[in-house]
Amino acid sequence: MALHLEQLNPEQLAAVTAPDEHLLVLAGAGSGKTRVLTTRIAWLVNSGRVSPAGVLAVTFTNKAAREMYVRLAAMLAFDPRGMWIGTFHGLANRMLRAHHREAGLPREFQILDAQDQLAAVKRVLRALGADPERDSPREVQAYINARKEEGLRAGEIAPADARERRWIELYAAYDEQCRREGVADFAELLLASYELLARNALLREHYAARFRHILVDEFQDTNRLQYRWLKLLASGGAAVFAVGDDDQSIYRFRGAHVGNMADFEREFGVRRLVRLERNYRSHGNILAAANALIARNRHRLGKNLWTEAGAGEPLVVYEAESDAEEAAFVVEQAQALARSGVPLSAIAVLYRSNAQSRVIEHALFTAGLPYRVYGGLRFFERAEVKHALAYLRLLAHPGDDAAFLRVANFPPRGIGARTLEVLADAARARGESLWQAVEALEGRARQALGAFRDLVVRLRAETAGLALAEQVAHVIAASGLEAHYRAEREGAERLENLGELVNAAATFAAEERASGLATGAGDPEGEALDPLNAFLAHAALEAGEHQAGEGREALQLMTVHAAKGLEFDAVFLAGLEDGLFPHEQSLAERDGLEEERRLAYVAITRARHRLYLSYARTRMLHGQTRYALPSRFLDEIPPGLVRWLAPRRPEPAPAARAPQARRPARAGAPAGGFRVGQSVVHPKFGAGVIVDAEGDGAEARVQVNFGREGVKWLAVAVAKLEPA
DNA sequence: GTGAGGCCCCTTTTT
DNA sequence: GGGGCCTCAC
Repeated sequence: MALHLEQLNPEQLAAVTAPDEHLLVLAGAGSGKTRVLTTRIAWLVNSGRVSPAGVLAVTFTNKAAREMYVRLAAMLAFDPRGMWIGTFHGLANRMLRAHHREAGLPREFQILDAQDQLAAVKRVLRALGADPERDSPREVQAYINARKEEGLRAGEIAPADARERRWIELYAAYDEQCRREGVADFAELLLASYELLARNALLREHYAARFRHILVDEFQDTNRLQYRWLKLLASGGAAVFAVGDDDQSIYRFRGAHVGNMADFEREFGVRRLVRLERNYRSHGNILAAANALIARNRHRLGKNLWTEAGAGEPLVVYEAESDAEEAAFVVEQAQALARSGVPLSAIAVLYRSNAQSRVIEHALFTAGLPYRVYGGLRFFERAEVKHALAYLRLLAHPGDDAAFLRVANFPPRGIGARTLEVLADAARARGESLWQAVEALEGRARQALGAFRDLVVRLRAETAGLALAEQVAHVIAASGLEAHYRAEREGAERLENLGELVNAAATFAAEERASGLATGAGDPEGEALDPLNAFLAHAALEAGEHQAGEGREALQLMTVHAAKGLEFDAVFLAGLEDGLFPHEQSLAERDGLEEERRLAYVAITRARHRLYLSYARTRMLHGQTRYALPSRFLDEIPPGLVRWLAPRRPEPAPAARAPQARRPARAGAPAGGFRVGQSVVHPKFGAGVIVDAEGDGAEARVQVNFGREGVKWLAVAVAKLEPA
């Protein structure tokens, strides 16, 4: 089959045909990383260096895994099914299903997504009588996940203070609850899989002997546990091929540990390092801007992208008066691009935080320009879908308390919070699941809960033997969900989503018949999972996959985080204001600014031909008008690469723009000659913008945002402030 | 037990 | 400004 090695550049070729030893590939943005990864696998297999079963390739997203699979299928003479290709979580899940007994899990253990996990944490807090004011469920959830991602169980942590002592207790109780209910959260998949390998020498040796080549994508995003997991799997002498870009490490807040790259070099004794620095994506000006920006970061492995493409257009910078005007600018320019023949789907609007999309969406909607927002609530996370899944989970495993609680009273059937509390107490006292504990109750509670249980039993009987999609459809109808949403005034969309869930089940079943991947049918290890349980696992692991309107011709809106790995002909990067991007909360963190800069680097390198950078002098944030300075990152881009679209305009007349301060100085009475919104210069703090004012005459004080110098209150009579 | 209004928070979030 | 969550009144 065609690998087209002759089309690779020398560095790519060196990586693809490297000998069987550990290798670190520093792959810059747009340097053909995925191609190298897949060609490497195909080359290894085709040249007989490894059998398909000896390959383990791991990514972070299902999308990346699927793309690798598809590309491999095109390069290989056979179906790549026998290889272990997937996400960390997907592969950990696969291993746990195959060895569930050794891992101490039921074969049909359910996977908790972040929402389910939060609900589970809340139940633990309640059961232990913890005060959610003092220990917020979200914080406890984050704490548990962070510890799991460090590979630590509750018993292995030394508390730093009283608060952590409480959290460790909650962690232990949470894990206990999960084990009792037969469920596993995302981090648990990895940790349990890691522990399985660490403790079970036989299994470890089996897998370590099996995998001869381990390939890891986006290595800079691995956390400590994932690193250790890989290390165990490689303990049998496998060659680890790690591809990453330290400059694109933007998930530290989720536990990603860039240090893994350096650790890998050291601990694995890596002798070869390949740098992919030739960029095939962007025009020269865009790359030069990206290079100049990222060069300001101190902790780098070092890399400079270059291209043979021309310089292209200069970057366009636009200063908008307000967020609304910035949105209007984006719409206008996007329309112009569309007229000149750029497909809408090749244009992206990127922003730092999700809240920024609203004003842009509003402008796009008004202009009648089709757009699509990525992120937000994903298909399998929608309430109605989760309700339907909860019924299905109860069919598969009645001991699933989380599912029980979610739908016992949905649609409403007279089982209130009080009743469920009584049931929970009974279950705890008897050491049983909620389902079992119904027996222990009496009177009205017993009757209502009994009726619910009968419903589930009936559903199970009625769906036995049906095809997966029919099972799903029947449960939606007979559970009362359908009737409930039909009666609801705004239930139409929810009904549509439930219909879509049936489609998703049908699609899943069809793909599963073809590949046998999710049920493990194609795998010699372990027993196969039934279609319903496989579908439930799929729903948890690939929550975002099922998005409506995927390939539609529409402008693409997303956060910079969500854009990683993607590319567009034209990119708008909106909201380049100090405090927003870089985000003010990042500045307090150690090396927070560097991570923000990497984020900006990721944003810039998404663009192929055109890049528009914009910021707004005023922005509605949390219901208040905020005044901001341009992002410091704009200053870090060499001026020669940039064209200011509407040159920084002179101060508009005050009347034209009467900005609303939180506590406006008395109307028409500027504080000591200064106005809110005005640009000023201070001899020590430099340029700033007045964001608030109070008093007048000799008492007048103004609050000035000096960007990186901070926000300060100054007495006008004393401070040497001058209009900019 | 259920639904409506008030209160609080508010970066990013591949799985 | 707005969504999720909780409390309070029926």
